[in-house]
Amino acid sequence: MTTLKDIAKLTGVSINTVSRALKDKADIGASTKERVRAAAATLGYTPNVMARGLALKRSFSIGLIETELTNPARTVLTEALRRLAKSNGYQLLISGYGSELELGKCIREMISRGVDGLLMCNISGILSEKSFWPELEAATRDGIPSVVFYNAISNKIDNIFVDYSLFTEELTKHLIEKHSLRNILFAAPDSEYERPAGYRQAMISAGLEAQVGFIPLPGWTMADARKGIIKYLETLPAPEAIVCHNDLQAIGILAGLRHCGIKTPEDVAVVGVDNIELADYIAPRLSTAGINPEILAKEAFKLLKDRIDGLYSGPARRIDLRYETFFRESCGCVGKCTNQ
Amino acid sequence: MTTLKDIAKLTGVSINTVSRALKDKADIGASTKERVRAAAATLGYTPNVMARGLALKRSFSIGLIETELTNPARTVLTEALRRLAKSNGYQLLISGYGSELELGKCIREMISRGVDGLLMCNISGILSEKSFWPELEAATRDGIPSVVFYNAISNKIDNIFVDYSLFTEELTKHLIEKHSLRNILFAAPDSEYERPAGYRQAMISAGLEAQVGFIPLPGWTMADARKGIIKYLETLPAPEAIVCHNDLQAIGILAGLRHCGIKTPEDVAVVGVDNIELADYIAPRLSTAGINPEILAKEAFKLLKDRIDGLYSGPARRIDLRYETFFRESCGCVGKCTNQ
DNA sequence: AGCATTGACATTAACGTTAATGTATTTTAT
DNA sequence: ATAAAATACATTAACGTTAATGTCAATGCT
Repeated sequence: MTTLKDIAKLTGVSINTVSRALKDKADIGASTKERVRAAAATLGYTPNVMARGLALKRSFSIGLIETELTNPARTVLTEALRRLAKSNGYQLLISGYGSELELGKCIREMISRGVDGLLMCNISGILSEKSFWPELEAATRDGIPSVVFYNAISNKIDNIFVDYSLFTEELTKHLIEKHSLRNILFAAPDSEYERPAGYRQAMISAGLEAQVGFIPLPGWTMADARKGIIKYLETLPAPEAIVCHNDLQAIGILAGLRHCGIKTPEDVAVVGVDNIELADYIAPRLSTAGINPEILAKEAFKLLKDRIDGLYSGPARRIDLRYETFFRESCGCVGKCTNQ
Repeated sequence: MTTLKDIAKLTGVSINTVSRALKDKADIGASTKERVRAAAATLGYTPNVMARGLALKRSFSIGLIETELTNPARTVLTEALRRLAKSNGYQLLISGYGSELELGKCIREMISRGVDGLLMCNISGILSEKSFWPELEAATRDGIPSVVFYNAISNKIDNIFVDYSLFTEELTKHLIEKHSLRNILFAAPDSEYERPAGYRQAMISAGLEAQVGFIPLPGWTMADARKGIIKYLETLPAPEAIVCHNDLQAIGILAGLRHCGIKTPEDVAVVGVDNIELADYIAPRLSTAGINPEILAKEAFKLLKDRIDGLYSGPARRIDLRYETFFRESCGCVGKCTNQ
């Protein structure tokens, strides 16, 4: 590894002069600059980011803490953030947490790496669990610019807010009003969060309180969804429609229904959440609702960068993200509904 | 940010003593250790990885240079690598390159970050283009342990080898022999690489030289595949079967065929490559061939770690990875062929 | 009792970089 | 011609950590 010192030795100037010459600063003669640049090229000099980081108290890296790193809805977002980070000179440090216990570790790890900013997804309000307050407090106390997305966590951290209850409420309402369905169930591993709440809200608004019900899934993966629906149908009759927690689970549900000889949307309508790209490619094409991940990435990064660059240092901001619905085949809209 | 110095000041011992105490080394009294630990806890000390890296000449990070960061086949691999890295105390620095020009930059960036090791995917032998030799040479000259996967690049870098021509050869052979199909085309944006070569080989072996042909796709995405096949069918008749470059493109092709009113596998059989999880969930379930990404990740990481830990320092090794075929609905195997 | 050993810490130097000063030499202004 | 200013560098200190020595008192051995 060649360092500034090596270049200095070769050119006969001081280390500092080499540093300033390579950065094309004033105070260095033109001929010296040329000699230094030539020496750097022949020696194959590559700056040491760790050393620079130490001196500058910046790491040129941004931490991203995610949950479902392989969910297409997230990979697209992650990739958008990575590109944004890169084009702004930052390396994105990606970290995922499985168990809740790991989250604290993830945050510490990011602080340890000296990230210049922290992006955290907060699905189902997991960050608001008391157990993470120490780490989050540490991050904010140390003044690390942070942005949370998907859910507000405190009035101390900038937030991109996505109200998922609206998604499922509108989707459910659509099934009720446009397709005249009433026996609609919500499929998910957990019925505590915003998405089931939106479904419930729509059902209640339509006077279908008695019909509210859940199809329990054993976990969050596509495989879990398929297993869950197949098991459910072993003992219980199929509903008229199923609202799924997300698109990936909807695909699992679709596979499970097909496995049981049930047709979508003829026998059972299915809707998901996220609008992953695949939703428009599978058969039947999946009706769903989702945000634009590119916009989310851009907004989140902007909030973060404003803090990092000191362009903003006021109280926590919150941006509400719009979502779009996509009514395709799986809810029975083909030929019936336009993409309203 | 509290540092060792702060703890030293609080406890009245030297910085070095604090450092050694926190690492529970010998040479430090039990009571001192306790006092130091307590101080570290109250001050909320978090070690500075950059400083440690500078002193130790290690960054505790591993670079991954990938191409298609959002392709499910890759996200699963990337995630497996990330977890392996993390459980071994490393942060995975993920970088993707779009244009060829960027690749050199990516490698430099990784060197700049002082990665302890470098993992590079080498799809279609892109790394062997002469233009990257300077950077690769730099990496190897600097002695950065490196592993390339998917394709050998030189006899100087450890390699996990996957011969994709075998995949398409076996799949094509299957279509010819088990399904008695002869008018089989290969769909891809490029017909230069190993996968089309495998298809061609199988066709020639079966005496179908005259039938060899390609469906050109405008790009590598699912959308490109759908567009490509639809455009193709506007002027040309559908073949009996299509071998796709990968599963994602196969899904696009399936969508395109459906859009044109063509049934799979009844009218046209389709096979892909990768065996992404989705292949077993879509309709029709996709026949395909793929490696086990967990195994690839494990092998690649092992090669790398052996180098990093100095357990191996001999000439470049090469591991040939086995693949598996999965004959499902899209080739017409349901009820006919067992998963042979 | 005298000397070597050990325990428990402190001190120093180093990792590679940058910002803040310092210091000659040359140029400019009057 | 001389002071002031500008040019082109060098020197020093600092970022936070670790490894390699140093130091000094207490302990062990004979």
